[in-house]
Amino acid sequence: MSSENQTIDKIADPKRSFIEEARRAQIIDCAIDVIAEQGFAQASLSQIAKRAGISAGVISYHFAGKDDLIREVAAHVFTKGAAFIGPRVNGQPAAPDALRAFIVASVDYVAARPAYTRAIMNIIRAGRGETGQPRYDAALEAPRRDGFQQILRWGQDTGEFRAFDVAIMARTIIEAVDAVPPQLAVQPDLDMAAYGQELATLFDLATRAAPPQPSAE
Amino acid sequence: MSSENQTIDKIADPKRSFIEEARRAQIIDCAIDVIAEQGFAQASLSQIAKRAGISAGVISYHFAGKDDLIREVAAHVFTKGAAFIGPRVNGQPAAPDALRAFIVASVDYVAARPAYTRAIMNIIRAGRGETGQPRYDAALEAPRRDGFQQILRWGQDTGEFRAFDVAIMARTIIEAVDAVPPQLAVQPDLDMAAYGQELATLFDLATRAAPPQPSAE
Amino acid sequence: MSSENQTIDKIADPKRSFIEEARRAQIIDCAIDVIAEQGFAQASLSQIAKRAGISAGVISYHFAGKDDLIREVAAHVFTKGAAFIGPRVNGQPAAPDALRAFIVASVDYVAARPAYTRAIMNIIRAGRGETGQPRYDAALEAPRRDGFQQILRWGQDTGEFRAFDVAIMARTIIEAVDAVPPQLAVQPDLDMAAYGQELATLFDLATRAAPPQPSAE
Amino acid sequence: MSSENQTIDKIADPKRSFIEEARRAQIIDCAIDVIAEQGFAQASLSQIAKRAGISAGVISYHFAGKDDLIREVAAHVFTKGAAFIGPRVNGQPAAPDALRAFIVASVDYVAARPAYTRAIMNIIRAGRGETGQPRYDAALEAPRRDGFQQILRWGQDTGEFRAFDVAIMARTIIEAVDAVPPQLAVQPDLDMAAYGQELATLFDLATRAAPPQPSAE
DNA sequence: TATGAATGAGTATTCATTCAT
DNA sequence: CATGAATGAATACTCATTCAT
Repeated sequence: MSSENQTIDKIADPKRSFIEEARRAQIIDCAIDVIAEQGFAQASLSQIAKRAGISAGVISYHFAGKDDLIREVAAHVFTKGAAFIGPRVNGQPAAPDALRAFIVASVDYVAARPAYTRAIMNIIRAGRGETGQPRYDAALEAPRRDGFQQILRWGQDTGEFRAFDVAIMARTIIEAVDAVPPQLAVQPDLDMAAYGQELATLFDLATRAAPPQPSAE
Repeated sequence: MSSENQTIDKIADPKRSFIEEARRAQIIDCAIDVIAEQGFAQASLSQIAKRAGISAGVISYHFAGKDDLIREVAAHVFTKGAAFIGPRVNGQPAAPDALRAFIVASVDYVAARPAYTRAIMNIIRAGRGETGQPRYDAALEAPRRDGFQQILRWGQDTGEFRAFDVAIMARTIIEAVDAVPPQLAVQPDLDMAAYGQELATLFDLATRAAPPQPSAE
Repeated sequence: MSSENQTIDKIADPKRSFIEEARRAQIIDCAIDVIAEQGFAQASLSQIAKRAGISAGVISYHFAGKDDLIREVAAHVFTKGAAFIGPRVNGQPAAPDALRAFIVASVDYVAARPAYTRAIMNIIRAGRGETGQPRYDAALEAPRRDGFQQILRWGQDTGEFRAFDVAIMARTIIEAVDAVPPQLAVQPDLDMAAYGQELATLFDLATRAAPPQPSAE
Repeated sequence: MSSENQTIDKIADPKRSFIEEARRAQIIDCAIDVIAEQGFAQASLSQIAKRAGISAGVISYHFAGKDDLIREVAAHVFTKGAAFIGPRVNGQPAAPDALRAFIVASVDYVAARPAYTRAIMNIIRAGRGETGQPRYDAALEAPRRDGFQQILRWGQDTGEFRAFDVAIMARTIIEAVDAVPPQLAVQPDLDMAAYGQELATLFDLATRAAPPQPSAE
């Protein structure tokens, strides 16, 4: 409840002091803004520090390194996304409803937090770091992917969805949703509600089992 | 014919010597490999030169600058892609066939040239450069997007496709196709033929007009 | 008072810390030495840093760029020169006295600060940078030129000076003074006091109005 | 006579073929233009070669190095200058006439060959090269300096000139003349004839012995 | 804790010069 | 003789990181 309002509650290390957490939260927020606005490549620690009004060394003090900061940013955004989308999906009566709710909520999240979604897209698409490892914890993406896959299997089990490849379908849906933030950046007056409905309908048709033939007989 | 198989024939400037063209082609090839394997941000001129076994200055000698090199890489990949995909789409009798052919051919191109498609994805998704301009000629992307959109409108005109938003549908298809290269990199044994068919079926269902109700009688 | 003797007080930005100012002053001093000894073209940031015993990046840290450093060097030298020469010119009773004082003080300044004057000559004569703009603030040169021109016009108004072209005369005087630093570099035992008097006499004769003819008869 | 028309006759090495000499002359001419127009620092071998319509390697082939080329350029310009000025000075009846003729001819040379004089000024003022040696043969400057000094001593011997320091006076005159090319570049409509007369008068007054006092008595 | 000065490796690019063709 | 491809060192500048204060 009240923890909902704290910035980085879920991932906070209990050993960290209040002031330490505040600084980390501030830095993460500023990093999100800079990455969203200027792109990942231009988001140097200096830029982020300048935005936060602090010295660049402070970031190195509070985070193990730039990679660590980026991972925290990704974790923050994914966590917030799950908190936004989850409640709107849970409790749906049937798989098709859940799928539509998931897609619409995902697009709504882009509208609600454009900087968050822009930032995470920029991070993901910047690819792997110098060490060859991804810049974010792959496990963070899992909940969303697994969420879509669960809904898809649910619908297949009930016969409402046809027999598609669940992994490919889930991936395609995610990509469709993730394409929205950069479009919104280019075209800020984009009708997000319509976009969400369009995608929901698109994937509803793509997943639905054929209606039982009225048959001939 | 045989010239069709040469690497950079179509875009070759006739004023350039054979040896110059060979070097340029080699550098472009190495740049593609490095960008595909290590990502755009890590693809410094030094890295590309090292891969080619040449001095970094050679690249500056043959290209006006890094931007120029990247543009040439993008042009090369897009041109090759168009040459690969175009013939398999043209001549299809109806819009749904053309759409399926386009999607399958696009996925096949990923299988045929995984480094090319990985590289171009990395370039596109690296976003805009320091000057704010895209790193490649935006006109290069247009044919593919326009191609999809033309097919989609064609099908809507004939009544085979339902009344969806063409821009959103085209964008979603392109994103679905563009998601393939990074997946292939992670999972090299991916069954690309099956992937192509799966996507084709997905978007066939998503685009098709409802069959005329057998109605009452 | 005592602050008069500090190196860069007048142009110091109050926001800069003591240590920052010290570093900047040290770098400016080293830049002056290197430019004076090795010439402008050879005065790379690396050379200057080596002379200062610091890493080259430190200069980029303290100055916005090489241009900025050069401008600061020029400002420093011109400011110091004005402080040296100005008091010896002001308060002279008549134009010929002021002109002599100005010339002698200018040459004395060369003797007092040979590196300063060599450096500024090298900067001025290195001409314009790649962008076509002068490497220093043109306004810095103006006081000296205007000072000479004012004295010359003053003397013409009082009839003590003949009717020469003020611009050409001022320019010639300045060139004569500016020729001294390189000569001193080549010939370190040059008698500067004599040089100053010689130039002063030269331009006194060149500027003086003809004495009223005793006429009569 | 005919040798007047050849470009680099006086300094030509007899072992060089005609075609070799022609190439050298062409390169020297282009180097003069580039140095005059773009400044010494911007005058790379590539720029000079481009102006000449040849490959940069050709210059390295015909000259021992860039320093050698610059020395040849300086020699060419000084030689041409001597040929222009010398005849107008020789044969003057008295030292004051010779001095005036020398100054006027020097300024006329600037007007006649602005590129030559701009180039040589840029070379001289670019200072010393990487090796610490001057970029031109100091002996080349000697004739002009010696010429002025001879005239000055001549006038002192005849009593027409006062007892000034010959070296300083010669140096000052030379600097006054050398200040003209950059001014002309900035202000192309400069009245060169007037400028020459102004300087001639200036130094006439500066050098003249006081007229014998009509005495009292 | 925070600062900001400093480092050293890294970036793209330019340039004089060499050399096989 | 001329070319143009290649080199390797040098250029200014950026950046993540460290550390004394």
